[in-house]
Amino acid sequence: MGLYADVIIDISHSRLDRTYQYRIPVQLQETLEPGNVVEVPFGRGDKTTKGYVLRITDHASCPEEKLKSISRVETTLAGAQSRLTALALWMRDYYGSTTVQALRTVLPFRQKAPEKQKKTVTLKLPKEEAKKKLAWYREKHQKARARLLEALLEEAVLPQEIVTGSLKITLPTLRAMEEQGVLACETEQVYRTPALLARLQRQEMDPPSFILTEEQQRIIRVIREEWDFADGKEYLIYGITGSGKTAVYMELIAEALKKGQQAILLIPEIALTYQNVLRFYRRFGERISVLHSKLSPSERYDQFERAKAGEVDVMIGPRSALFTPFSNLGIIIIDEEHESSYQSETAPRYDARETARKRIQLEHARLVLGSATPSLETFYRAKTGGSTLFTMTQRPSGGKMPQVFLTDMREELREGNRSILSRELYDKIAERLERKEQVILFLNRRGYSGFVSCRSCGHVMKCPHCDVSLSLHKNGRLICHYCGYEQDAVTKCPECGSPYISGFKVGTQQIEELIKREFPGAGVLRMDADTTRGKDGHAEILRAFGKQEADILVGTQMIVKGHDFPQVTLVGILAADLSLNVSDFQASERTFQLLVQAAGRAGRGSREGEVVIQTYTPDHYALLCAAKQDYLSFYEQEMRFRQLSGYPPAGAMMAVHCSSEDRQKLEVAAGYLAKFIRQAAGRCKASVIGPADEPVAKINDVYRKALYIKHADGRILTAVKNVVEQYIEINTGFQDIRIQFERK
DNA sequence: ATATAACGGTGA
DNA sequence: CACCGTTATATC
Repeated sequence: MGLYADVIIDISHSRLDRTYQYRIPVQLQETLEPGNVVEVPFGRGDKTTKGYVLRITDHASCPEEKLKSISRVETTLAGAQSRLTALALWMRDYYGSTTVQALRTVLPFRQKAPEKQKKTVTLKLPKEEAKKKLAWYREKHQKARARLLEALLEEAVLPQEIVTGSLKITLPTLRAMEEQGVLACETEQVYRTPALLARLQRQEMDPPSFILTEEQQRIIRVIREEWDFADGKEYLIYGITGSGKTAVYMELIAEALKKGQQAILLIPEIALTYQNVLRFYRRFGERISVLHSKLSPSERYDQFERAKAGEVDVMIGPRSALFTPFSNLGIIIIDEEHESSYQSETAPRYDARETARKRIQLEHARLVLGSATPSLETFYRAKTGGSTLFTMTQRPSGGKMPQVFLTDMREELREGNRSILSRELYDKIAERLERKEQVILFLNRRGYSGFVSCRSCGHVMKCPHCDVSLSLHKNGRLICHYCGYEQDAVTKCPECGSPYISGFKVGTQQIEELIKREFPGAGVLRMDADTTRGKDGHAEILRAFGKQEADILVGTQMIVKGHDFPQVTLVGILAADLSLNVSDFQASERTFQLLVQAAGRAGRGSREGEVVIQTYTPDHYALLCAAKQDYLSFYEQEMRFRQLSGYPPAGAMMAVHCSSEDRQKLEVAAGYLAKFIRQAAGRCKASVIGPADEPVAKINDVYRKALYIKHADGRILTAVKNVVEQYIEINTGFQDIRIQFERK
C-alpha cells in the first residue's frame, strides 16, 4: 500500500517532463495504480492540473512538508493501465518523445465538454480615455503598453496568443495594465461540437458455416497448439489476395474468446467499411466494438471504457485500437500489415507493428501479421526466425489471377504515339466499352516529388550518393532529399542525348479530359483529392461507380484499396514509374505493393481480368515481379539493394525531422545538429546523411528539414538519439525548433 | 505552462 | 529613485 505517487504533469513542455511526488489520500490508497489520470494542485497558485500516475512508492523522495495531495482520480479505467503505462514509457525511449506525449497516445482520458478555454484581452476604457492613456504611455516611453493599447484601439478584443505572441507583451505588463483598469484578461469557454456517433446497424446473428481450406486449417492448428506454452510469439500470414485471410482471423479471434481472452484486430483506416465490419458483427455480434478516426476523443474513450468493463472482447480499428485496455489480451492481429497508415505521423512516431510486438510481450499474448505483399521488414523477420511464416497460395473461390501486360512507353514514343495512353490500353478500353464492362484507370502519383526522366530511354536523374531520384525544384535545380546534393537541371538526356527529358506533368484531370475526348460516349468518374473534398465525396463516387453509373473510373491511389467492383475487367496503370522514382529508399517496395493491389482490382467477378501497366522502365524488377505477381523474387532482389546500401531491414535508419517558421534559424540549427550528430555518431561508426529539405520543404509556412542516421544496429541509433535529445534540451538555440525522431 | 522573484534600464 | 519590462527560476 503505497503512500506516495510519482505523477507526471500533463503539460507538453520538456522542462516539465519529469515526475512530481504527491501524497495519496487514504481513500485512494487501495485503488490508485500506475496509469491513472489524476487531478493535482500544481505550481505556486496550486492550479488544478491533470497528471498521470507513473509509480507508487512507500517513501518520500523530497521533504515531507513540500508534498501536496492528489485531489481526485479522473478515470475509472484501471487494471490494464499499468501495462499500458509501461508500453508508453517504452515508446518514449524507443521513438523519442516526452513522457506526456507517449502517455497521451496510449491512455486516453475523458474530456470535459468545455475542455477548450480561449483567453482574450479586452479593452475596458472608452475610446477617448484610451487615446489619452495612449498619449500618456508614449510620453512616458512605456513602449510595450503603448503598443498593446494601440492594437486594442483598433480591435477591442484580442486573443491572448496574439498579445503575447506577435505583439510581444509579457505577462507582468498585462497584469499592470489590468490593475490600472485599462483592460481585462478574460477566459471564454469554447464548446466542443458533439460529433455524430456513427452507429453500426444491429444485424441478426448469422454464424456463417465456413468450409476452411487445408491451408487455412493448418495455420489455425499450429497457432492453437502453441497457444498455451508459447506466448509472445509472432506469426506472418503471407497470402495472395482472395486467399481467405479474414476467415483465419475470425477463427483465431474465436479461439481467444474461447479461452476467456480478448482480441484486437487492426485494419487500415481505408478498409474500415461497413461491409468489412459487418462480417465480424455477423460472427461475434455484440462482443465487438469498432474504432475509426472520426470518433472524438471522448467517444473513443467510451469504447475503451466498454472494453475495460468487459462489455466487449474484440476491438477492430486503425492503429490507435492497439491501445485498447483489455484485462486479458490474447491476440493482436494486424491485417494488410504493409500499409503505411500503421506508422504514426505525430510524436511519438510509433510503428503499430513494432509497438504491437512490444505489447504482446508485456501481455503474454500473440501477434499475427497478414498481407499479400508483406513489408520487407516483416518478411525479413520471418526469414530470419523472428516469426513463423505461413504461406497461402490458393483462392477458396477458385478465382483466377488477372493477366498482366507491361507496355513500354519508350517504344510508343519511338513509333510516333505521344499520347498518355498506349495503343494497347486504348484498344482494350474500346473493347470493354463495347462489351459494357467497366475500366479503372489508375494514375500512380504516390509520394510524387517531381523527378525528371527521359521519355526516350527511360533514364531517371538520380543522386550520385543516395541512389534515390532527384527532385526538380521551382528554381530549376535538381535536389536530393536525403543528403541535399544539388545540380543544374538538364536539357538533354545524359544517357541517350534525347531532348525529351522533363518532369512528369500529367494529373487525373488531364486524363479525364483525354478520355472524354477519345471516347465521347463513355461515362467517366474522377476520384482524387479535388473531387472527394466534400463530406462523403469519396463514398459517393465509389457508390456511383459500383452501380455502374459510369464506365470508367480515373483516380489516384485511393481507388485501389479494398473496393470490389465485379464488373471491372480492365485496370490501366498509367505511369507506374511515378512512385518508383520517389526520392525514398522504399520507392520500389511501395510501387510493387501498389501494382499488385491495383492488379487485384481486375477480374473480381466471374470474368477474367486484364491489367495494363504503362512504364518507361519495363526492365525494373519491381514492375517485372508485379506483372508476374511474384512476391518472393521481388523480395530477394529488393533485399539485395537494401543490403548493398545499408537501408532497413539490412540496417537500421532513423530520421531526425526539424521544423520551424524561421527559415534561417532552422538552417542554422539543422547545421549545428548535423555537426553534433556527426560527432556523436562518428564514435560508434554510424553514418549521418543531410541535412536536406524534406520532400515538401514548407507546409503551412513551417519550413522542414531532415537528417538521416544509419547503422547496422538499431540500438546504436537509440543511444545516438538519447544523446541528441540531451543536447537539444540544454542548448537554447533549439528553443524555437521542433525536432522529432522517426525510425524507418 | 505559468506565476513570481530578481535584475537591469530609463526618465524625472 | 520609482517604476517599467525583460529574464531567470521553480513547480512535489
